[in-house]
Amino acid sequence: MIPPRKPPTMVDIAREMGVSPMTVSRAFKADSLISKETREAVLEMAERLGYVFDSTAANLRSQKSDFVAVTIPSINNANFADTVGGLSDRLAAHDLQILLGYTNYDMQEEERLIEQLLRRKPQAIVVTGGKHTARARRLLETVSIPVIETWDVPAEPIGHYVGFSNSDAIRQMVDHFVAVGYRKLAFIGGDAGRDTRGSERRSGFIAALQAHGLDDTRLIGAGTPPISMREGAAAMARLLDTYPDTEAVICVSDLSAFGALTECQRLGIDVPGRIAIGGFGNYDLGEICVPSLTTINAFSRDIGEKTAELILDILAGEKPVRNIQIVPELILRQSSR
Amino acid sequence: MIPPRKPPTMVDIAREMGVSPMTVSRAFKADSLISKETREAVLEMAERLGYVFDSTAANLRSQKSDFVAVTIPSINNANFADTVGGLSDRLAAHDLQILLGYTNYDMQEEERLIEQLLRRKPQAIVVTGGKHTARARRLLETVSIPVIETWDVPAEPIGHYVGFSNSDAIRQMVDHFVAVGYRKLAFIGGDAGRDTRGSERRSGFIAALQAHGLDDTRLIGAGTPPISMREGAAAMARLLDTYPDTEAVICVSDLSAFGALTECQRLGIDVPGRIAIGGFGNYDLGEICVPSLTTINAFSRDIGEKTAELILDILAGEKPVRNIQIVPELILRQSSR
DNA sequence: ATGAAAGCGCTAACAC
DNA sequence: GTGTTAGCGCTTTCAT
Repeated sequence: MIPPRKPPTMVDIAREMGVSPMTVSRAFKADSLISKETREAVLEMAERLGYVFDSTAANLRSQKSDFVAVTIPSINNANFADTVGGLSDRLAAHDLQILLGYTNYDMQEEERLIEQLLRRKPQAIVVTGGKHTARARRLLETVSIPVIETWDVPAEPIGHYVGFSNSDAIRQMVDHFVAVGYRKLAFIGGDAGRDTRGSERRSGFIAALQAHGLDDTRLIGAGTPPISMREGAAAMARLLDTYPDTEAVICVSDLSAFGALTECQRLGIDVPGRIAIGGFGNYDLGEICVPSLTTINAFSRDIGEKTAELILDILAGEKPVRNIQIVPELILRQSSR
Repeated sequence: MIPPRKPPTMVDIAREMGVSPMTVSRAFKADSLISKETREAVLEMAERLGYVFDSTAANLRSQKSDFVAVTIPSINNANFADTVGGLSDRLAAHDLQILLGYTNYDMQEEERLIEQLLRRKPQAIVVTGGKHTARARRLLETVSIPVIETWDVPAEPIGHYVGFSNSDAIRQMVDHFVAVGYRKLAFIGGDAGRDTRGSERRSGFIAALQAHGLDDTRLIGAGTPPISMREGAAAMARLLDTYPDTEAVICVSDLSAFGALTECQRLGIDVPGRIAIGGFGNYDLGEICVPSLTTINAFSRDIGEKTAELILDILAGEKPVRNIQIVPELILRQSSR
């Protein structure tokens, strides 16, 4: 039985090869002054000794990490996953690693998470949404790295933002529904204050209906986020019960919209014949289901990619655009006129 | 304009308060010998100076991080997201932070990622699946931290595993389908070698059919992973074209199964009347769609939670069970007898 | 309950 | 192209 040995360090490699630790260090850094042969010999020896580079030590000494911190409400949501995917792919090319945390749609949890993530001294921090606890806001304002809020147009941006107005997006759909003749419109979801994007969609719905002088009281709650398909189905059942003459319903997301659709299928209610359904987020699901779902494309992946590019620009010392406004797109499909 | 200042360190707090840096350090550590008043005073001063604890320095000095490294094939997959969620929730309670990377179903990428993650000196590393490149395997064998392979029962486990046999799981479904009278069975997906779990499901399907002495040639490819709903739909179209008398089809996941179902809906083909469909993974989608999907529950979240507990046991110095075998469960729903 | 000294593994800064 | 020196911010260890 071999006794457990201390893992090798750069000093061990240097001693073994009769060079200085500095030379070993240079061999591991991409664009440093070192001869090709020396570098290859060092890397070979490193592999032979089972050496693993220590990022912790490197980060401490150079006083910069290769982390970008990111918080999202939920890991299990295709929209946010797309944003993280876009971010991650673009940043990986520059050897930046995502440090991901999820808030479970809870601002207290977000505060805790932001504090924890900042302890790693990330190069930048990306948060979802433009509403935070007072302390979280203070932490983000104080920190000396780029702060990017996403998926929203914050009332008072902390640093940069890459997002869109959730209420404007919903208005697009309401305007279309009214234009094609629907008059009795309902909204499912957005009742829990925790999900600020959901709440904004709901209030955008109300404002849009008021602008058209239509009834804005057909609001069905769906419970605490994340709103599942099942909760969408339950909400649809309640809607049909409470306001049976509703002509079109807009749901807080495609997931709840699909749940609502399945409820209609179970009850034998024709969509869009008897009631039209609109969703939000352009999930894969809504494109393939039968009937397919009218929805709003918020370009989740673009949000991530553009955020990454903004970060890279800032880190490269370029004077970037301060904010990036995404323009959501209404996609008409079979679930509505 | 205030010139950019260096962020405060523990030394700054100590100087400001007339105590030693060690006292400040103790104030930030949970169970250390320090009076309640001193701790509170220190924390208050820290908040006042805008101090942020430096985990990098702490990790370097104490030679242990609070990271657990995790690789999954894709961030945008509800099953893996559930596993990560289970892991993360259990580990967060012990102040361990997940360091997540995704491989995009590519073993080369997995190798690159494992190397990068190990540089952070995590406390443990969790990988998805039991097949790796030779070098990745060597890295994992050499490293002196717990290694846990998940979602599989590896032929030669590196360290521990928390998983199930994908082929056994599929056999359960085949056996049931044969028992209720289906004789002409097909399989969609699992053709790309990249997704080893998919391949195992496919070969498990073939083996099970051979055991029953039935035709095992009805195999429809679905392209490179991740297999989308859309690819499931396209595969179903090809299946109906190539083997129109097929009585039941098993899909590599619920997502492709749902795609296949929608294709039948578009073509006016009765499910399960004319053809039965089975999926894999017990996604929310399959429970709520109409007809709901017969599937296999692999307990994704349990895999994460049990992996977390295994890690915590090992780190606590307990002699844990080496491996945890998950027993997948066949769930019968409306899409089949 | 608090303090002093040393050093984790690496790299910035400077020398040659 | 390579070497020397010092130190990043914290915590281990030992002392009081």
